Amino acid sequence: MKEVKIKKGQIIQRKGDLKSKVYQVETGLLRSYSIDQKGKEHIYMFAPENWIVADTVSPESPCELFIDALEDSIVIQIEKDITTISDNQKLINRIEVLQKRIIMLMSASAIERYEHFIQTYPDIVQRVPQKMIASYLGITPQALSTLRAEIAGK
Amino acid sequence: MKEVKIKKGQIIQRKGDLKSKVYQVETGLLRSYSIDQKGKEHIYMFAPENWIVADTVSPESPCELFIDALEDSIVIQIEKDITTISDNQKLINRIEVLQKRIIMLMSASAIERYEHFIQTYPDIVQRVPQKMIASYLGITPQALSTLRAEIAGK
DNA sequence: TGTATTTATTAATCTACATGAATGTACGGG
DNA sequence: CCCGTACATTCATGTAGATTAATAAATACA
Repeated sequence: MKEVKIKKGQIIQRKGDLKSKVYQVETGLLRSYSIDQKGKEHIYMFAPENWIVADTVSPESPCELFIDALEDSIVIQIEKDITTISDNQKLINRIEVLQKRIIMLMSASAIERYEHFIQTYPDIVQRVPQKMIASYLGITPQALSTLRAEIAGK
Repeated sequence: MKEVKIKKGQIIQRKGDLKSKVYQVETGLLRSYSIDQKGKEHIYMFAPENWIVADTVSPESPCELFIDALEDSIVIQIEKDITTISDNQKLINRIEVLQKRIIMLMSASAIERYEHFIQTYPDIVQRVPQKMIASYLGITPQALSTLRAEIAGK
């Protein structure tokens, strides 16, 4: 459990790594993402101040996600095996976010997902390039650009 | 914390209900699902024996999901506010499942998601109608039918 | 400060999957 | 045992969003 500085662009976890850790973001902005067979990135989650980033896989199995910094950041690094993840209110909050995300992915159009995103994370919209928002929403940057033009021109 | 019998088809929680509970499935099979603006159902999760079904929204806010029984079932009903949800290993397992589900929804085709589903939940495939699997995968029953024909005929 | 590289926009085409409709099949209750 | 309803399949058509490509704009950085 120690504080670590991470430079923008620096990757702190890769798919396949063992003993992945939990990171509590103090300042800055991280993201976790997967890369599919075609080499395409899919952002799983943004983690600004006070969020936690972690790859939740069973301990000792290789991790699924990459994690890197979108801004210079300071994080607290927590070992997973120690049951420091004992704050189950945080876990429940996390589950709530994921539940909402799954429902949105299954039942909402790209426009609806975008509008939900800017309402839910208004600050993040300002801080990351559009292509990353597209990646989070599960669409291409081109589709996001077009969709934004539609919203603006109505 | 008491045992409850639920008949097939019986709805035990509706969207908008307050004080939703946590259900531990003893025998049988439940599902949780959302209904979108167009009235379309989207299955969020199946819950066979030993699984937990719950709508994880912050306590006292109205819930998002419907829960009903796909088979006659026996469940243990747990009040949420009591911090009986203290088993955080279960919460972490749940997060793991959700993480995988999000990544699949974002990066895999319908065929890939179906193949992943039958590998991961081989027993559930036998126990529910296809249209429910389609709903879980985020596709229509017609699309699932076509896709199965493709897989069979190759 | 100028040049290179990433990012955003726009448009044309393509494709996975949705929608709607018709037909067949299985199931469950009287 | 029969009938009605739910479920599965197939096909024709529609559409959201992907892909490719070309250009413009913003950013980094030497």
